[in-house]
Amino acid sequence: MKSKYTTIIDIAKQLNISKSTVSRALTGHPNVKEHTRKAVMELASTMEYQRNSLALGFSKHTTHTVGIMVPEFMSTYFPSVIVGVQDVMQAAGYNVVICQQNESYETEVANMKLLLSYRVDGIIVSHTKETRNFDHFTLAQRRGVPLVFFNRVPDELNVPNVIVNDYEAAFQAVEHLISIGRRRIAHLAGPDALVNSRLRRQGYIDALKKHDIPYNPDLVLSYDLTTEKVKIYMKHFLDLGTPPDALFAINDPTAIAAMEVVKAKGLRIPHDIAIVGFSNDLSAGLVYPGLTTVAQPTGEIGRMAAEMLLQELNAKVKNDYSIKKAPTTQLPTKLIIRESTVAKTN
Amino acid sequence: MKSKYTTIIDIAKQLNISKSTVSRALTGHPNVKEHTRKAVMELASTMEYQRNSLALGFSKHTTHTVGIMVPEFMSTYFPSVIVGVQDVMQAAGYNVVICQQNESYETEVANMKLLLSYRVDGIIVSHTKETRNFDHFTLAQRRGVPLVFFNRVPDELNVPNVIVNDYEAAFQAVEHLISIGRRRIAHLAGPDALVNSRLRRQGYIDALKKHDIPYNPDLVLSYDLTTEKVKIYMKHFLDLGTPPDALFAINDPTAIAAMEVVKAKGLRIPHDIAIVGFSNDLSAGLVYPGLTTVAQPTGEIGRMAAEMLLQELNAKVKNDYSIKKAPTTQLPTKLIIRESTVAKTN
DNA sequence: ATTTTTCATGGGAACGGTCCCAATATTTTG
DNA sequence: CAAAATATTGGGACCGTTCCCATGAAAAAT
Repeated sequence: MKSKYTTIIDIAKQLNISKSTVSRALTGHPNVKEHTRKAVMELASTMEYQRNSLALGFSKHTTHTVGIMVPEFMSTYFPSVIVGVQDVMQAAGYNVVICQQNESYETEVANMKLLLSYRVDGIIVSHTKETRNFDHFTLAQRRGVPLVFFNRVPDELNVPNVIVNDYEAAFQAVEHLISIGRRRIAHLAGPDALVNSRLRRQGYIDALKKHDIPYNPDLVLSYDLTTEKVKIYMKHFLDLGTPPDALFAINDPTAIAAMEVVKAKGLRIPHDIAIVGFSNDLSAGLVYPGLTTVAQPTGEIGRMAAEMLLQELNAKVKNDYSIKKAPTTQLPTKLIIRESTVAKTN
Repeated sequence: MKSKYTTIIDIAKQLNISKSTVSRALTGHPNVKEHTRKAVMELASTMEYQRNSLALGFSKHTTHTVGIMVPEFMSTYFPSVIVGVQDVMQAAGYNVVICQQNESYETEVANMKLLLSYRVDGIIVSHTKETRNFDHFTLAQRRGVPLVFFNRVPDELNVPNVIVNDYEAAFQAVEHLISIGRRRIAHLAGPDALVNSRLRRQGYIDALKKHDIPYNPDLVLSYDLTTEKVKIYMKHFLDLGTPPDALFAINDPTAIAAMEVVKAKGLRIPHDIAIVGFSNDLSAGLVYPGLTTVAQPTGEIGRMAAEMLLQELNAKVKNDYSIKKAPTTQLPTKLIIRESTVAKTN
């Protein structure tokens, strides 16, 4: 079946010249007569010629397209990182293809294979909460496709990445809770498999230690980041003989779901329990009371990840991270204090 | 430069058979000896063969990939539509490539050309608020690439689409405001260029008319969907000699931004002014007070759009919408009543 | 055992573009 | 004006896969 797309051969035939000349005219090669170039350009325009990127990528082994893989995008975190990535990549002449994993490991592997089968030049990744096996990532590396990770970075892999100081940020967040007089601080942690989840928990533990508050394992629960579990675990915390007077949540959706439970139980925030989230999701500023949280520079994270990927792509000699240390960029966070930790009228 | 990817020719050479046979073995063609097939499959696995979709799409004129173009994804509306699309498309064996326009017409045109240059088989679209020219859409149609629109559907084009009854939903929302005793109902409308914006406004007008409330043009402002403008226009409404006692906002982000203004001015919601949004964004249930809004079945919208696109793709004879009416699917909305229109304790 | 049928494999064109090299046209130079 | 240099064009290989057609091998039928 003949395609409806115009090809350079169609143009060449109409003008009675060779497809080589048409190709040269269209790609701006210097050695084409002005007269010829003009004719080609005009005909291409009227015939609505649309270059075939498949053919091009196929024959050139480079597609000028990069992929970005995110675990989910129902919070504003990943979308705004993506916008940052697109900014930089489009300015550099690259196309960006977005893949969304729905927090499913299988989808992640499938999407990786999809991107590789389309021969993207590089990939920016934040893996799912289920990911324990990293073969699909090393596969990309073996294929010479550079990866840059952000947010969720596997520590089993030596890869370029963009992160924030999760440990330090968590430490500060918990210190803030201590500074407003809280002592029984609970922590709803993420899955242990996520490095940033472990780091945030360690920040929590060390902040308590610094202020001579004994670490109480009963006040820490790791969970799978599903809203239902937040409800169960939060109820559990509130039903303790002596319930916590503060909560440090692994992220904003967790904190917000926890707030619902607290409010449903008729307790007051922050009077009875102060709450801190993480990432400064758009909704953190909208909930009542406003949620204190750790702001991450999401757009900047995306832009940096893109810059680092460009560096990999433009490297004359491919970086071999089996022998040298992969670069890492750490961006600053900022604790945003809202009413969930400091009552407006006090 | 030799690519690092394994090809079927590499496999063929190793096994001393022809690439045709390898191809047949890999694609599950019946006429291959079991013994041969097994050998090929094994070697393909150990050599980590990854089919080259560029070559395939290039030679077959079909990529089994569809695109989805959304104007933005900072609200939860478009992401959850996308998830619905992915559900259906992946089950049908299609890949989904996501493009995000940042509400920019230029980006929309660029993304359309990108998708066409990658020869996607079909595209699901919701256009930007800036889009006035639809040539890039008709171009796709001329190329035989079926389009299905949702949410923002240009009425200049006869295309398959998935919508909700914006008129009726708006009508009900405004009737609800009237039912709780409001008479001075303001409307922050979207750009006139958006069909659903016009429909919602008409619903607003007709609901007033039905209840014998004179239509007051001073209480209606069309705006460009930027947060800054909401602030200006909302302040304007509140500064009127007799300020409105209710607001019907074109969408939830508008409503929420308006709530901020109202609260900043020290007015009470819903006591002084009741507010209704549109789309039931995740944040509508989080803000204080909870925002009454029109829920759209976002996942279902995505799934339906995908189903309709599959129908186009599987049609033995391509549907020619220059001669016949394009199908449309209308899905139900539901008014979700929260505290922004009905005080909890009354 | 020979012919026919079926099964399994190989060979090569096609897809659309780029790019190298050769061929021709044009201009410059001696 | 011929020779050399340069500008412009054409020809064809190449990229990886599928698929059609031809060929060879094995199995079935006579």
